[in-house]
Amino acid sequence: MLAVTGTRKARRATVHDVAAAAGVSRGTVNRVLNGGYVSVDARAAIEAAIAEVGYVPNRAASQLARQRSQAVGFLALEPHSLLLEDPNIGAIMLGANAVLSLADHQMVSLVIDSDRDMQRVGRYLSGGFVDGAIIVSARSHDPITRLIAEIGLPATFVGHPPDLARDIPFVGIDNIGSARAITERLIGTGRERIGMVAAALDRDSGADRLTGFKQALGDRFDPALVADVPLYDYAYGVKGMRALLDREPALDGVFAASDAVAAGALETLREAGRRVPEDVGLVGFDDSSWALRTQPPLSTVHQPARDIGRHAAELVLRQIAGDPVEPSLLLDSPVVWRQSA
Amino acid sequence: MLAVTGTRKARRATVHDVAAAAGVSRGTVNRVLNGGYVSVDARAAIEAAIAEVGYVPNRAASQLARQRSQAVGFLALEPHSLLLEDPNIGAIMLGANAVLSLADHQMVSLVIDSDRDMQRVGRYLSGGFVDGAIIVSARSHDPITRLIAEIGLPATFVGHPPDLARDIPFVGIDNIGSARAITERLIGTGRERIGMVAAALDRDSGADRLTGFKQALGDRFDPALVADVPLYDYAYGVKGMRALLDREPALDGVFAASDAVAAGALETLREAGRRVPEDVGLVGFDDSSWALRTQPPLSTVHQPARDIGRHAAELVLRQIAGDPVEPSLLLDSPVVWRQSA
DNA sequence: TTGTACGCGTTATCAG
DNA sequence: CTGATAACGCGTACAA
Repeated sequence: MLAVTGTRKARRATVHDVAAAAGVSRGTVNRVLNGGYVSVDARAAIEAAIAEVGYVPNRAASQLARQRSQAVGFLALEPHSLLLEDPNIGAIMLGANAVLSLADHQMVSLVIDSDRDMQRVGRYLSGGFVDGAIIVSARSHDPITRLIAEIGLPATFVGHPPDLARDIPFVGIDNIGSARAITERLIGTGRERIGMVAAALDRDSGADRLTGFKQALGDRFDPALVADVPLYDYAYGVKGMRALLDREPALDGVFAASDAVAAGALETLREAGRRVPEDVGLVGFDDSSWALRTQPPLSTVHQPARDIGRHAAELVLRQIAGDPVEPSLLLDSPVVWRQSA
Repeated sequence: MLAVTGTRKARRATVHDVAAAAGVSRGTVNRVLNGGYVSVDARAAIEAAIAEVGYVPNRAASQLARQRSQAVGFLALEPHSLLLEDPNIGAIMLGANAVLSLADHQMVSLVIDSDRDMQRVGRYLSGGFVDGAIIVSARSHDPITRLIAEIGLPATFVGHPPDLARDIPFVGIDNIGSARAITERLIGTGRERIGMVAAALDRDSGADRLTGFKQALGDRFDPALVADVPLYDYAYGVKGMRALLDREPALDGVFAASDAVAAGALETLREAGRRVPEDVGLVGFDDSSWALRTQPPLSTVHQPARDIGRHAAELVLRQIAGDPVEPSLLLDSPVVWRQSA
């Protein structure tokens, strides 16, 4: 049973049609559309006409004439697993969308899942389809970073400072300081042998969290107590924790590079017969929904993801408006103390 | 420390510039761009010129002239919590993007988070900015459903059949049949008192899963053994399971409406001192990452989310091409038997 | 206050 | 095979 659908190509009404129906010129129609002095009579007639012919503005034409699209791109360069499951990036999107929406800008989020995607998205951005972009988790050597800099598109980076393109603002948190802070609090609970499941050391956030951990420990830092895994991920949390336990069974404290990693670590500790927090204190990072889902709930670092999104959007809008912006913005990321340590 | 950035407005090169640089007319340039007969000399000169002036096509202009955008919208109408955490929708996006990408279409995903968003997205869709749309989880009374039907935009619904717009194709799974199948398998393990944590009964998927459950149980169905909660969510799984245990402590089998719900239920069962699967058999739905993360891993129904996305995209592309499409497509969703039942 | 005319960058048509 | 030229639908000076 087949049916042809979506074929009614009924040409959409244009300003021209509206003008004709209302008995005025196109210029006048435009004035009621985009604000301007119009007589009451004309306005009434035109509004009636608009409804009658079912006029809907053509954004492509508008964009071409106006040379801007009222749209902002949102790109996340995380690997799949994260894009699909990291609630942070969803929260960032929602925050960004909220402020863009208020400014009557359409946020269009573009997925990059292959080289081909990368090419196409590049053309999309360069093609004037967006007035600006928010780029999450890009690194200096990502092709997108160069592209953005080259075409001079108003943009804001989130999550990883683009050291290549110094004049593009960045918004994020102080990973080093927060990691140090939470490790110090862990030390404060009297733990003696503290290890870390570090993750994503090839990203700034991952490397920074390890740095903060080292700083907090100072002389007591022992490289043997660091297990590093490639991704912020539950499964890698399991793996990393196992490695750590193998190396140092007497471990009594663990800093996991993210809540997902911590959740995996928690499961492993439980399997190994260690009680949390009695035998081992465990802390995470992100304050994602993982943190509340585990038993006991995780002590962690709160990432103000929503605010990060909001600020990123604001920075982009300001650049579009031609206003000056500060080159980077670090938001507060307080330690949240729960029961896992 | 403030800096103005993103202000270099270097006018981008146009076909005109390329033509001038290559010493040919715009028509010829266009022919090398979009395929056509061009002499080798001309082609070489033009390609050199393109590289030289750094020409990038302007999509708005192209869209205006060609009357299509080579873009497809992706809308998810789930409540926040789901949008942020349901891995299924991410997988659907990735599947859809894969086939759109191959067809050189840009997938733009639009978030709808307020009435204002709804309005703006409506204008966006109506404005010719996309040639088609994939709509996840829309229901008949969602404004978007009417809009899509009205403007006759090639579209495909995913997850919930739009009974209002019968001529728009739908792709999904057979929720009733799958729910029945997994409940039957649960019965097959010898469980006597089987309950269900039903969720989202206001959505087709939620209602259908309950229907399947009833069908499987037949005469043995007992309304008292159904707890219903508003969302497919971990926290509601906890809540629903508690209600169920209160009503029937002798429960020995549970069908949770989704894996997230099942995970919450599992935690509750554990707290209540019930062993899974020894004392209580538990099954979920979705085969999301939740299913593998729990201890023991969940028996569940596999949702081919990626394939759903692929097919949805294909259906949209076919409509754009004016080809006939079948009105609806149900994909296989096999039962996956693991250790929780 | 209103109408007119031109430009935005591409694509498409039609002679040459 | 190539070069003019007219749309595409809207914004915006400028003139009325």
